[in-house]
Amino acid sequence: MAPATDRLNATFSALADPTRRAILAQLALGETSVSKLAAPFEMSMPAISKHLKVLERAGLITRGRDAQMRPAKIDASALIGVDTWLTEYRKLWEARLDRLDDYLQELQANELQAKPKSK
Amino acid sequence: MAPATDRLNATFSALADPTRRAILAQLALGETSVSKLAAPFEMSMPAISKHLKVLERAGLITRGRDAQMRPAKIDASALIGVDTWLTEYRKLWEARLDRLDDYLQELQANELQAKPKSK
DNA sequence: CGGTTAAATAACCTTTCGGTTAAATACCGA
DNA sequence: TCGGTATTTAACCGAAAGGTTATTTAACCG
Repeated sequence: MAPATDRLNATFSALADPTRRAILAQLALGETSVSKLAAPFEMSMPAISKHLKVLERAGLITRGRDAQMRPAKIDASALIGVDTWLTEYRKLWEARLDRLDDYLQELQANELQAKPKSK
Repeated sequence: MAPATDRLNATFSALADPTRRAILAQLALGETSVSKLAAPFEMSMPAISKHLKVLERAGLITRGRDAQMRPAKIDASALIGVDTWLTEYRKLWEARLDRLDDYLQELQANELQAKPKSK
């Protein structure tokens, strides 16, 4: 399978879990230790540890070392692949929204025509 | 769990499978029957049928009816949620790329300084 | 060294996923 | 109404996902 495909598999499946997205959101605010990351969740530390490993394998985070702590740091550049993939489809939904816009404008035009004196 | 979160779960996990992304890519070119969609894959029809169901539950496609066929049609608007989610992180990787750009420019500046007469 | 703290690994369990084959359903056309 | 075509549903299977608790590893500190 093409390498870009593998990367997308890993990225999308990493992002499919709400816990992992919440972790990423937290890390977007800055580097943090595993315990701090785990605190908001009703979940054991090993569970968080596994989530971090999934994010790491997807290239979405990197790990550091600070005494006993292994702080995690976001690597948003891994999301560029998702953005690139989306590009193919962006024009499709934009076209769709344009048509919706046309429709709404048409509705409004008819409205004005029906009640030309309405405030 | 917040509804937007559920939707993102469904969308991302639907997109995590390469077969489903390939199906979407095909559907971006136009509405197609299940058999036509299945043709390129070394996979049984029921397998494709299941993938289509996943895509449908994620709101990424809709199904129609044309005689015996149940053509599938892409609904790219379901991807807007992904695009919106990405927005939070886009500034992070853009900042990162900016810094890379700065670094490259600095490299080039040093290069020019070292060999001011080079072609 | 010995105790404490932070995190990862191991072993295990249950549920979901992605596939299969076989049977059922829905529609068409003679 | 019967036979063919397109697709879904049912039942099953193995592997992967996501969680648990118990154990191990790694680093600090007195």
